Amino acid sequence: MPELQLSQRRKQVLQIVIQEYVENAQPVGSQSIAKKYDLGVSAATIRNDLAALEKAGLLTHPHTSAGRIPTDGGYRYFVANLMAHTDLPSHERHMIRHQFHQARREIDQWLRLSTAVLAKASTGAALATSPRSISSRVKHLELIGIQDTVVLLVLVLATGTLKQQLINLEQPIFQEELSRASNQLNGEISGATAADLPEKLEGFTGFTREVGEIVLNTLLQSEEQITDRVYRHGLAQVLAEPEFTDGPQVSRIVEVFEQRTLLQEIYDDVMELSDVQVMIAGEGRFGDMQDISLVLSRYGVPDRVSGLLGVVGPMRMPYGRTVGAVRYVATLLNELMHQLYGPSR
Amino acid sequence: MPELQLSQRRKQVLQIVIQEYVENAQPVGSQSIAKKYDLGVSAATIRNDLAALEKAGLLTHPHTSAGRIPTDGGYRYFVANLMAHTDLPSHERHMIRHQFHQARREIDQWLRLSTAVLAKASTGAALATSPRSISSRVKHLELIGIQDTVVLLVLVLATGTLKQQLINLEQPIFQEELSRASNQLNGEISGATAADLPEKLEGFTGFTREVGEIVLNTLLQSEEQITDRVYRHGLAQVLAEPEFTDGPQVSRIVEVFEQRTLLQEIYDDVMELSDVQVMIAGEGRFGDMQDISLVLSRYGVPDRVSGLLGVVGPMRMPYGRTVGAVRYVATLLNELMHQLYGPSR
DNA sequence: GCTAGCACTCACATCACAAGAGTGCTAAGG
DNA sequence: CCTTAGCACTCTTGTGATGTGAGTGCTAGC
Repeated sequence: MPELQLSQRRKQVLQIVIQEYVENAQPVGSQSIAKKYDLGVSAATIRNDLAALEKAGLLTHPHTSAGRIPTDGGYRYFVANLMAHTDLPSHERHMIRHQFHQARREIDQWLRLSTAVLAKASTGAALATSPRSISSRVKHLELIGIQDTVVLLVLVLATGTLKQQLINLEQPIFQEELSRASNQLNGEISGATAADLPEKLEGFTGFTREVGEIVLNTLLQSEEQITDRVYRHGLAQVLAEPEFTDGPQVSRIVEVFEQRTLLQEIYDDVMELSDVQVMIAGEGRFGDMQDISLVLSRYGVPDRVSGLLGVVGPMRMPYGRTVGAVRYVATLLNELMHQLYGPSR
Repeated sequence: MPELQLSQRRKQVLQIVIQEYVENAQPVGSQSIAKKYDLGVSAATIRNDLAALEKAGLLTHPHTSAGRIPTDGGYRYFVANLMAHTDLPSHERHMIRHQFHQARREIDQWLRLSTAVLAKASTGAALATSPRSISSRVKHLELIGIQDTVVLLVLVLATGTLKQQLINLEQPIFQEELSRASNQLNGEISGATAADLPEKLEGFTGFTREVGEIVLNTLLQSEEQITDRVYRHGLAQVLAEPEFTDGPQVSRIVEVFEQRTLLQEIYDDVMELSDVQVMIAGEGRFGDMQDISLVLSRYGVPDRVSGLLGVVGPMRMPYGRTVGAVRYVATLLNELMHQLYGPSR
């Protein structure tokens, strides 16, 4: 993006337009700005500024005789240069922190709470993915006979994540056989990653070998499959926003909210950057996201586990507040996970 | 509900009104019925019938000069007395069955697939809860040190369900201590239910005892907490229905769809009956469910595990087809779980 | 670069009016 | 008693005219 040169006043005008429009969802005109804000210039001047901002691609108007509304470019400029980074008010922060400490050491609960809190603190709908382990190490495995020919494989990763997998056998197997296999494997593969594993499995044959292969597959799968589980909250609230009164708009945002594939695609983008990331109208790179914005952040412990957390809402969104909320919740999750998993390697 | 006595023709008229209205979402009048269906009587006669059906509370009209639309009572009568139980076409059934067998032995996948299939086969949004164990027996437990002062308790129930719980310690503990505790407990409490457990824990003290208590709590919790996890699919599709064009309607159905508490409340109702249950406009017993219907079924293995499965959609719903779809998917899940868990005790 | 003035545009609300679908009622016929 | 035809009446829906007002774009002057 070429860095735009805007006079101080024009920046201010842009800021006012966005602020007013975010608040009232109504196009804002030169006169109402002149009346409400004392910029020391007349409405006509502001009119010129508005025209200039429109020329720069930051504003539009829906029809000739209407006020201006921000374009996606306008929002981007605002977020990049003008936005005040507002933190959540301290009493809210305290309350949230308290709630998290109530839900003691349950990742599932934390994430559920995160989406609830985020939805409440923003005007959007909140999303979170369960954390994914990075280069998972096996910690322990257990084989449990469920039926004659059904065995449950429980895999504990170094991060404390649990993976389960049912194994279907051709013929019944005895508990002793299971114990033998799990003891052998535990001795050998504990601490191994998906990369180490094939080598370590060399010596094994038969059932033990078979289980080893399944462990390997499970590991590989757990590393590529990001959106193991998605937590969602607050769709009803975002649908109450005035932009979602007509059909196509609604289905667009619901699809963004429901689809896991989108999260998969976005995941890598967000992982690269450490700070909260604002994605306005898909930034031209993602599907049909007209009028929809995402505010996303990574959370987790670097090099160990990480997940995605954020808010989806209309483009007309209080970005300052939303970014603050997402950042705070992400920080909180980072702290908690740090306590749980220890420092990153 | 007092059993209504309706002449054969009036039943037929009611059926036609519902059928037409479900199809076109438009009030249906006497003339269009007379023209389209050959009932051997004139429009005027049908007009009388419609008036009678309205008096009986089965139909209304939105305004004086509009056609008739069914009331919730009308739909109930239809479902109870008039509905043709349509099975899914056999090629669809085959395709579905095939898909399920692809997703081998993964309850998580089955349920995800169930909601996807149901949403596709109905016009509504599909819901499913993860199965809950009934009077869970402990099969096995495992204690795994994650951090110095953090231990992961993995509990395997007789049904193959996994429960995990993090235990936070005051001071570090050694792996030997963990092994000792888990061996002791495994020897003693394997096969125990929540009812047996307190007695069996008598002899233990210290850390072992503490873990035992946690096991007990986890068991109790797993029996009362129904909606451990809720699977959802197809909200976008149901929101495209014409009844959900205005705001309040949308938020009502989204809330029904998102809220877990409602499922909790409904759960017991559905569990009592073995067949698919149709709940129209909340049946007067549940919150604000104007214009919303649920088609629900239990699934699982009697006396062992069970969960909830169904569709939520507008009251104007093709009940025959939806009931058929829910029933088929529930049956399929029953079969699969039966294979997994064995016959009920 | 700023301001005042002014013509112009366009959404939106309001009203009137006609068309059409559907009802309810009444009276007559089987 | 059920059925039918006829008819007046009601109420939604669509259309076109009309006015209003917010807001713009432009030009000329400071």
